Amino acid sequence: MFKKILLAEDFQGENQGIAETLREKLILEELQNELYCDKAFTRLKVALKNTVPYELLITDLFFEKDHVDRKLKSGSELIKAARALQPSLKIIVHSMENNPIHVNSLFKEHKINGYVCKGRKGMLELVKAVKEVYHNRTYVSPQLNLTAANNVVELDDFDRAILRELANGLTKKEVSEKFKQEKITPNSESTIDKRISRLYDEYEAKNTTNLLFKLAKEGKI
Amino acid sequence: MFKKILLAEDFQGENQGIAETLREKLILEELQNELYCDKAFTRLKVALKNTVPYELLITDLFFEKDHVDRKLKSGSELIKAARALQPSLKIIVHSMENNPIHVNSLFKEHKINGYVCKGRKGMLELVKAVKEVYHNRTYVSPQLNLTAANNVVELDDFDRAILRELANGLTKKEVSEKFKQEKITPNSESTIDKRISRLYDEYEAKNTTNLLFKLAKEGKI
DNA sequence: AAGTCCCTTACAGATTTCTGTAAGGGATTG
DNA sequence: CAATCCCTTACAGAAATCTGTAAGGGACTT
Repeated sequence: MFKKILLAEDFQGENQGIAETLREKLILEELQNELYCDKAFTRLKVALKNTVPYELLITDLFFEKDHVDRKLKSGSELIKAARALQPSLKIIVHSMENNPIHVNSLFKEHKINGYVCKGRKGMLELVKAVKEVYHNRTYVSPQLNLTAANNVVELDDFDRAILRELANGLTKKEVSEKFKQEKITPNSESTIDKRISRLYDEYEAKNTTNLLFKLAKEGKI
Repeated sequence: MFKKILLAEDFQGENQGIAETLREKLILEELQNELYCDKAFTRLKVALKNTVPYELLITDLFFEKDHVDRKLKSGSELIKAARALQPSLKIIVHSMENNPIHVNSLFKEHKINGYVCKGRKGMLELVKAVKEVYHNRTYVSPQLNLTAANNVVELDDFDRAILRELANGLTKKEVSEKFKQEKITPNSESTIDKRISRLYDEYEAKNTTNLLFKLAKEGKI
């Protein structure tokens, strides 16, 4: 079994519960837990330097903001940094996120090794995932049904930038002006119009209000 | 200290973490934990019948749906049922919800005794909350700032009817026509305009898109 | 090099949104 | 009863939204 595991999870209750269960169900030599991404990353770096690197990282995706300044703001940033630092590291994500698209992109972009949804069976699955990953297999929570991944078009950064401003009540003209000021391209009213019209098609929305409402309800923005 | 505590929380990891911490930090005689609202409620009923009722209920608000059929679908339904069954029961809510409006309504409508936000300090706060509630005081996570509670006006049925149609992408003219067909009064475009304008003021929204987005995010529609 | 595809941009016209003014009516109050 | 308040409605003008056409340019293919 893994000799050295790092757990990053900002909810104190969850954090302790996971650590407790893993220690109980698996024979572990070393399991550290951290409440902040930055601290977790520092631990990875130090361990690597001291030639006793971590073998497995278990991390959440969302880390709540508080008064502590931070460079790494989310689990995916931590994962990205960790992958760059130590490509051999095994990574299991343990999160509430249950959108197959997002989960899929974690496997594709960051080569994570396992994904477990938080929930009633979360702990049982996590133990299973650790075992699977230890044997160089991947694990995905069955509820995700990742194979039958849905074909909904993803929003890109530009889409999201526009939608964010519209959600805040700016007009398209104002969005265009703001983008010009902030040197975001493209930025013509016309292009912004076209982008939104395309989203109407993709999400079967009738107007901006309808589009933003739908996306908000789906948690996409 | 409380002699008999019931914990309802559907995330296995969190559930175990909380139970562990409470047993460690407080001198408890009896602490049971349940993953389902219905089971938790049954426990309350049985205990009351056997004349050794629970003294404190700690519950989450959101309980994920799974294959198991259920009557009580959320923490607030559990709280309502529990209050009706056993008015003397102390209740602490432990949830991610951080909207002061919703939290406030729990105190007003269900007379809960404490509210703790999940998060990095969640466990420390929860222990503190249990102690406070034991001494017949209430506890609210400081981050909520509930005293400066917002005075936001509630939506009435007519507001909601308009907003629902706008969210579905209808224009104001179409909403007016629909209301006329369905004999909903008032129904002139003008009145609908006025209602929405009033909501702009009340919710500090700049336009319909902004208003709907805000309300969707606050979970009001 | 020519053809094709797609993105960016400009522009224009019809429709919708938003705001303000104003009139009428019901309910309440002094 | 008159004064007042608030809701409903009509109307009108400025601004914004939405849709379509069209031109230019970069990337990619044949």
